[in-house]
Amino acid sequence: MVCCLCHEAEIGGMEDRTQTSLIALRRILRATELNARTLARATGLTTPQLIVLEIVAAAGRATPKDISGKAGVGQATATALVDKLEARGLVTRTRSDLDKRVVWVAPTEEGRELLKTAPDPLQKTFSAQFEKLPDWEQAMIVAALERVGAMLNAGALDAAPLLDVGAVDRK
Amino acid sequence: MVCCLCHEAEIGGMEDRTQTSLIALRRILRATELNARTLARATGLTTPQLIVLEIVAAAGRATPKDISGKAGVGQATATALVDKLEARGLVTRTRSDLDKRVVWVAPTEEGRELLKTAPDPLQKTFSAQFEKLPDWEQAMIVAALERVGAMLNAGALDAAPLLDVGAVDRK
DNA sequence: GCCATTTTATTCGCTAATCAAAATATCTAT
DNA sequence: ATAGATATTTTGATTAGCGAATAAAATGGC
Repeated sequence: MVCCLCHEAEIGGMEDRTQTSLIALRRILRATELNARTLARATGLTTPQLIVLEIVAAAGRATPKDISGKAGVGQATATALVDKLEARGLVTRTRSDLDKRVVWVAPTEEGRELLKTAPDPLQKTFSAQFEKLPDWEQAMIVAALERVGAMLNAGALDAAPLLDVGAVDRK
Repeated sequence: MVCCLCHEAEIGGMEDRTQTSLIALRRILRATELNARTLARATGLTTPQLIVLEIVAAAGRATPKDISGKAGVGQATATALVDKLEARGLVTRTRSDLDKRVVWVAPTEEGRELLKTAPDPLQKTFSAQFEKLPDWEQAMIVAALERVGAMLNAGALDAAPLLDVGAVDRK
């Protein structure tokens, strides 16, 4: 196999490739979704709970508002998720002294331990195989993923206001 | 920019790239998730409901068991989702004559119409931008996405039914 | 033909996620 | 000091999802 893919590019039809990449994208989504479920079962936590725990552990501590923003859920939901984690002894709540409105959520030793000992199988599988790839292919994948991410995020920004308008005319 | 990325590959640290690609992957997942929510709001349906409708429309008709398999949920859930769609007049239930246990779920005219007019910002923006890319970059992205998909599926190779979110891709 | 097994769809009881709106407590600026 | 802003939680509701139980119909062995 060679580094440059341009030759292979000529083979497939031009229009197919959009479809092909969308299909590939969906396969990736599907795989990660399945992964999330098995991970959830393995740790005894649900996926949203695990996400919150990861956010908190990554930052060292976080307010419910931080969590809500980073996890992409409402504040009420964030509170509910923190409740569950706190009940399981994986995080603690501490009221701030400087601003008594804010609550710091921090992982307990047990919470950190759980993240360490229950590593994401997605990450594991991916990492293991990714690191076996030749250098050029790693670089290609990084570039492609970032490209796709940028494209999708650009779309999300454009689409938001547009959708609000169109949301009414149905039903 | 040139076709071959090998030069750039030398720049970044070797270990970073695994992390970088995981981060990029998460951005993609996040974007598609947000997209699903806005799409759901725009159509007045929830994401699982939309998936079921797409499965039914793609196949012409489907039994609750089919749906359950393709959507990756239990039969009870499939029944519940069909209930919602039926209540909104987007699908119909018909008992089979040959085997009176089975129920055929088929889209109504209104259901098909909704899928046609439903804006799918993810697909739309992705396609629009993807098609503007130079040939070599398209090929690179397809190759990379398929590579990643294969790697992830290797981890969870239960060959689960494909998520038919697309409504376009049929084998 | 008859009974046991399997298959298909549905119902029921329960947990979790999620949101919007209201309630509470606290801070900040005037 | 008071009005408004901010952070969190509570409340009330909907949806998704699972597993177990149920009902109805097909199938296979005898």
